Amino acid sequence: MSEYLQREAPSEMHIGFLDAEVLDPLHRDSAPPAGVAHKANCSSCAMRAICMGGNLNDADRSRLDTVIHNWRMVRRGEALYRAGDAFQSIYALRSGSFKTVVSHQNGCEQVSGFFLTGETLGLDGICTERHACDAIALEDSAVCVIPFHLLEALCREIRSLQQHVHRMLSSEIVRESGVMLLLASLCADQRVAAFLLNISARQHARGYSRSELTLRMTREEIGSYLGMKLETVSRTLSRFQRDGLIDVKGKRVTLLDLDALDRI
Amino acid sequence: MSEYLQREAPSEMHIGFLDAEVLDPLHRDSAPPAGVAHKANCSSCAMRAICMGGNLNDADRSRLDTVIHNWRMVRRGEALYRAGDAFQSIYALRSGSFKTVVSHQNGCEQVSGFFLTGETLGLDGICTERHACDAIALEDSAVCVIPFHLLEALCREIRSLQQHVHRMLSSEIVRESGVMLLLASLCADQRVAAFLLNISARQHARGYSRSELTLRMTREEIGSYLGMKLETVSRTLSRFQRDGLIDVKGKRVTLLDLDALDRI
DNA sequence: CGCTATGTTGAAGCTACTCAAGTGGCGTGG
DNA sequence: CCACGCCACTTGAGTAGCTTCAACATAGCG
Repeated sequence: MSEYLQREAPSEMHIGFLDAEVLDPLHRDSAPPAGVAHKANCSSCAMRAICMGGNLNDADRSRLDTVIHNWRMVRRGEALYRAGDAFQSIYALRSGSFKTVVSHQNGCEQVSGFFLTGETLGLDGICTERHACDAIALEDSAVCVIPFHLLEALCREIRSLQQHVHRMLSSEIVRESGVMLLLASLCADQRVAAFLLNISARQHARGYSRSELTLRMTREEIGSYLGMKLETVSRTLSRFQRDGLIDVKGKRVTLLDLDALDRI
Repeated sequence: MSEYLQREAPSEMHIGFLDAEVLDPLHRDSAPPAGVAHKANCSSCAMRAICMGGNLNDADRSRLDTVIHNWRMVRRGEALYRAGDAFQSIYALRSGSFKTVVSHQNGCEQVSGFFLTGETLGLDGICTERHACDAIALEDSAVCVIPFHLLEALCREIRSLQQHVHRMLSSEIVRESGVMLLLASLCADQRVAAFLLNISARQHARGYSRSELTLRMTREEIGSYLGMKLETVSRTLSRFQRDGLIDVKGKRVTLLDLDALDRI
């Protein structure tokens, strides 16, 4: 199951983090919607090994600092960007989590992705210079702002950075085709199992627990993402619990039998 | 409906075509699986305006010629590449059509995309240096071979080419999220209508008829792509015909009422 | 502490699937 | 040229699984 929703390991995916110690999520200057800028610095960032995959040398990394020098707070429920907004930057998620929502004129909406700490948002905007979806914070979050035209310029000079950006784009394509496979050919049980294992794997890759999940999104959002109704998500989780596969306490889910989930 | 499966206009998507007059699909040198190389030349290609969106000047276009100098025939049913193959090149589809198939260890397979003349294949391979899916020709087809590391090198020198590649990657991301939306939230009727309108729009963008479609893929392949069974595809097409929306004669489908299809 | 959100569970209904039979088109070989 | 077989496609009947509708429980927040 797990492979369906795979996202690349963080080393492949992410660019430009702040140092964890530097971050203050409750920073009183942060006025979320307007997105007040804060100073960022990749060279001193504790996450830099994960973020750039150790590809860059010190000289190149300090050049990256000239590009990624701001970060933004986004409060729970607020949008980092909305569909139709002019595309300027991509965003590295420093802390928190987001959902992306694709909308349709007739009012129907679908959650097209969940983004956890260390992942990159906004790649959808490159092709048309406008964002194609809304990105909404699931909790108070912080993102590094990466102005894309500056990143492009740097990519023309630093080959390993160029490769990193290409891989990041390509892995988003591969991730989405995994979701397509899931939506087109798995039943409800398999979708939910795949979802849980995927969140687990992504957390684990960042050093968090493999089995203790805190699902920041609602059942309805999970259902939207997985192409099913919230009642079905809820029923499926209950059944998994009855079968001893997981333990559910509202948004806190413990995976008790990873192998069995994978075999569903 | 149509927007769900949208692909970017050709000017956004494609790189490096041969001149139509130069192409000989029955060229006797072509030994498909091995992929015997033929000479390609973008500068003299009739499609170059569409392919590069007129972005490049003559000097830059002849530099592109040094990168894209081969093309390959692929016979119906044969693979351009397979999942797991080492990634070397991306491919501009000069003539013909392909499906891409994502596979899973337990034997389940899903069609993840259809590619028509003028579209680009192989972007999934960048992130892992291995292709993530099989690309199978739906008819005898010809592709321009674009060695990716050479394209990357050229992108570091030609800004407009770099932008083009980034947009191409991003629009594949946006296309896939459209399919996700379709799979997660549309009923069978809407999926089939969206599929027909999408093929129509892509043909039309290349100067072909908007209403006369020749579906090179089987009902089973359509069903796999749309997340439904072949019988349901067939039934839906039959009902559309009964309702006067389309005319079906096996693989030849005529769209009689585009607006009504869009309103489904 | 009460209100609203979110989540759980049950029963009925409908969509799309499964299984099965039959049709039509195309290429091969007599 | 026609008969044959193969494959793709069509159509029907019965069914499984998910959705819908509804009632109720719980948690989070002011």
